Amino acid sequence: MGNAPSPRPSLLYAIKQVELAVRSRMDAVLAPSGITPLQYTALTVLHRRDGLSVAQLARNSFVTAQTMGEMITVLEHRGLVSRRVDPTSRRRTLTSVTQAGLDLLTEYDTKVAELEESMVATLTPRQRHAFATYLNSCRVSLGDSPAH
Amino acid sequence: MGNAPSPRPSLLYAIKQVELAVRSRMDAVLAPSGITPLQYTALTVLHRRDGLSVAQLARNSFVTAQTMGEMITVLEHRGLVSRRVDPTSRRRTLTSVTQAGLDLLTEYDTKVAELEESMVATLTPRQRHAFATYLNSCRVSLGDSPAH
DNA sequence: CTTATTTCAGATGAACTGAAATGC
DNA sequence: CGCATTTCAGTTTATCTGAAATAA
Repeated sequence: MGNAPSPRPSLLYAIKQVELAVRSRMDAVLAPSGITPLQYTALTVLHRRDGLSVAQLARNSFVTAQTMGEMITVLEHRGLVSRRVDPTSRRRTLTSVTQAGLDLLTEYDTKVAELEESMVATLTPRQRHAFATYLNSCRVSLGDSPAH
Repeated sequence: MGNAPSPRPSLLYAIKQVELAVRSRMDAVLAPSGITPLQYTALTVLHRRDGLSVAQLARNSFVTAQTMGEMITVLEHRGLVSRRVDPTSRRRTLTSVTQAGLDLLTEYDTKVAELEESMVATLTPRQRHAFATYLNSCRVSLGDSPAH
């Protein structure tokens, strides 16, 4: 100790910077749809894993169940998701993407894919694959599955 | 059209998930210091690039000058940064990390480095280097130009 | 009884927009 | 005059904590 902090163009900082830039671009891409990047993400998660409960979605996104509940209510009022009682546990409500929600995802999927493409434009397919692998191993190492 | 959106374990989503996990861990690491991850980042940026103005810092972090101004005021009141008038342009004020701020950075640098280490624990040195390179090329391709 | 899920209510903080003052 | 920077003021929005109801 006594050492000055290391110069930090650190990986943590780099990740934050990329995420900030991505969010900024996503805001612009999604602006015409009237939903936020966070809501869009919730929709895509529901599309991949149909029938999640609000509590499960909340844990996936590092927010409280109350916060996610509000977000889902907004999406429900816009007709993008629907909810039904879980037959196996009548306390929880299962959420699904509606046809309108699917239409929205279909409409914006291309634009979001283009954004992703522009982000990794200078990387080869092999590098892109390695990049995805690294990101995933970071997620796992950081102890995925938040809040239990 | 008519196509359902592609299944999206996308790079954009992976980046967001890693960033969420990092922020959650950073909150825990920095809690005893009383400063937020965002404030800590501002400190590290100032340490690397001494004498930036509030407006420059704001552009670096994708926030408005007003927002960054408030954050710097908080850090100043805690004695972690100091400000002085730019001799070449008496309108702007240059910000520097104080000795107390440097002490704080020194104290937490180790803990933050350990967090980063745990994140990439499963990657080889070569892979870590490639990872950093990919992140940087993403940042460049997304066309941010943090702080001039 | 304990735990999980959902929801209502209120509090808080972090960001924004608008506007003004200052300097180049 | 136009533009950048800083700061004051007010507002909005997203999140939280706390508490209650319901169900397993």
